[in-house]
Amino acid sequence: MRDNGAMADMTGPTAATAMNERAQHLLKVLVERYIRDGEPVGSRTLARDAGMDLSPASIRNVMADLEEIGFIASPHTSAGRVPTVKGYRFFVDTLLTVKPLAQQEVRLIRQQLDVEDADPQALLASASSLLSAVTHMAGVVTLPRLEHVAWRHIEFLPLSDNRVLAILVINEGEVQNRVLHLDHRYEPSALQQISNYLNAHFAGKDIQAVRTTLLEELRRTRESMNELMVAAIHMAEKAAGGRSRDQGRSYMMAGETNLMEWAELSDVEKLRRLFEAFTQRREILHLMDKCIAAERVQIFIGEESGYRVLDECSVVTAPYKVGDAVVGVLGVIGPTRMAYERVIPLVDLTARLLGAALNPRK
Amino acid sequence: MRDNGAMADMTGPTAATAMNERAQHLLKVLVERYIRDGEPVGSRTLARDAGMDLSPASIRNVMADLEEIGFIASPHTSAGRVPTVKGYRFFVDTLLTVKPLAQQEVRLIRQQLDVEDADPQALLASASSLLSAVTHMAGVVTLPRLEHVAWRHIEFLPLSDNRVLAILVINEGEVQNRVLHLDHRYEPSALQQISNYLNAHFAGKDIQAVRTTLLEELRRTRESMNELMVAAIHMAEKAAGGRSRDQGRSYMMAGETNLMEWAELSDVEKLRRLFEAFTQRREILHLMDKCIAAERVQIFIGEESGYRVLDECSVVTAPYKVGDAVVGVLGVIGPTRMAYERVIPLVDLTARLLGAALNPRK
DNA sequence: TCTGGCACTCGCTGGCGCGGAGTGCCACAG
DNA sequence: CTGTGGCACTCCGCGCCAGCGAGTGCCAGA
Repeated sequence: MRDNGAMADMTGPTAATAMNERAQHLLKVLVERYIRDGEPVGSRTLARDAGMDLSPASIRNVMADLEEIGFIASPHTSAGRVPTVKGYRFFVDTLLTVKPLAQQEVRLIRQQLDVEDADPQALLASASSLLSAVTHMAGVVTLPRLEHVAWRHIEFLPLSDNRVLAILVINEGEVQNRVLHLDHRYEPSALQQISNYLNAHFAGKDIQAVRTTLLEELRRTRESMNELMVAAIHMAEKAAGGRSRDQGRSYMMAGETNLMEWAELSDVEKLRRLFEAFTQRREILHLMDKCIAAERVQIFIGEESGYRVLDECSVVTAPYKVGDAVVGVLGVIGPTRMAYERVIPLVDLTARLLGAALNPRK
Repeated sequence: MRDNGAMADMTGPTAATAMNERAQHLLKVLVERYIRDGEPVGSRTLARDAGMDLSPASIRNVMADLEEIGFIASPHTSAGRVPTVKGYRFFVDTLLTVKPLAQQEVRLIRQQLDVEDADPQALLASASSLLSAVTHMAGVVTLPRLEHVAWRHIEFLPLSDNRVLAILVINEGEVQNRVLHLDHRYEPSALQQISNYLNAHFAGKDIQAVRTTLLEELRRTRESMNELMVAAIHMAEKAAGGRSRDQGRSYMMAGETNLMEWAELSDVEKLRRLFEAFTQRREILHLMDKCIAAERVQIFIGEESGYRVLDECSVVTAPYKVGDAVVGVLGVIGPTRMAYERVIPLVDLTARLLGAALNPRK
């Protein structure tokens, strides 16, 4: 039916002309079928599955159109059709019927994330392993970013010899600590004095401000007690640098090994590059960071992500909020042939429940 | 020359009868060659490499003996020979000539581990990635175990609402912290009072003892201030459970992806099981724990480890000491075909330097 | 005791033919 | 004009076979 018909349009089918009701339905069935079995879908199979009482020959005509506009492709001449990235995209954007999650899954997720009093680390770990367990793919959760990094409290604890343990509390109960090796021994009272001074002056202040003030102070008073101040500055720097700007943020991942069980990723060299990227973190992190601006679920199919290692993968993400502020992103990484209609609601729900669980006000 | 010779011994060659000077040398050359190239070694190649002016035919006789006593095997009839586990074992135990490390490598390792003032976590991470980088295999370092888990200091810091941050210091500068949600608001002075009390009574005590004393105390006084005490007990439990008994110890691993580049591990299913074991941790940890009793370098070749997933791998470990006490184990995991003569001194040196770097007395 | 020679085994490669799945196109019917 | 049955064609995967190369075991002779 290509262009031997009476149609005046000589340019061949375009998405607009070709994607009538029937073509859409067939594309949908084809994608669903391929996602289920992982094998190229032929016209006979499709005719049976589509349930619209058409012969394989008719189906073939439609398939030829779908191929021409780039929604499906055949690995070789006699091998049925497979969705392309464009095809998946159309499927996800306009054909997808999102299935609600199974009761049992919802219960499982609630149970794991609705924990009273859980510590954030454990929650993030739970979330990522949940995502991986339910989808049989890899789950990933970025560490939440903190908007305001505020100085709260510092404490010096004498250890043996000239060593002192410095404990710096920032924000709502985050703790940094470090053992300092000092030039000489300080009396406990001296340590107390210094921490009193620091706490009195800086409690509640932004940690960057604290840092500059301390440097200023140091320049002015010289010599006196500077060692501990220097240490305080270092810790402040570490705390600020490590947390506030997106520098050095990281993520937790679970279920990477699941990916080895998907036939389409069974090439060792590709797997190596993928896992390399997982441990390198940089690229994955960049991708996740892009999603922090999004409102809801976001999907990258194959090359859409822009990272070569993910060319054969899809990534489904959702930002999670504490209160009203988006603080992190979680998601699932798997082969492009993934059950989007199940993954999307899962990622969505997990993000919402994780956000709720992280909310400190209870 | 099997048993058609003039030898009266009808039982065929045994390790004792067959392993004369020549056979040993040939085995050595064969193993070295196979480790280098990864391909079965034939009699012609071996004759050339051995440098002992023997014809391939003679070599073949010796090889037949070596095969009969189980030191080498052929993958199939016409494919040269490959060392068996037994062969590697003999090679490692009695034939190995350990090469000293290259100057450059030693310098690299020193540079990474001889850091003033580094924090232990970072040192362990350095050590494992060093091991993996130098060997192109996976490096692993167990977290050091602490002999005495002693209560040092507790501090309660009021946060907003009814929340209190509890900070517990154990040993030499290790910090545990937790946010507590309490029934009602405590005055800072009350918090101070409680921490004073706890610190005065328990500083320096073993944390298990603290726990039982606290439980006792709690039963006696009832009701009064029990909330914070309960929290203190919980933290003590967590600190003790997590550290003292080998329960829950863990390890750091680096360079797992290197293993994907070895041809002998290029089966995806095997890789999956291996990586599964790495994330599961249990089996690897058991194996490492066995080595804590050893004095120096220990080697498990193939099935020797006793864990099925490691059947095609060798593990080279060494315990590391802080002061005189062994506190952990580090090592390298790779294919049985690894360059033992380089790995062994590397693991040995790394263990010694890591121990030195972790030593708190400087 | 060593060695050259020889027959043999076995995996690997490439060519060939076949069957099956699936396609594109065409002519014909409603 | 649309849908359908038919048909030739393409291409993959498989089994088969032959040729080769590498390596072996064994034997007879120095």
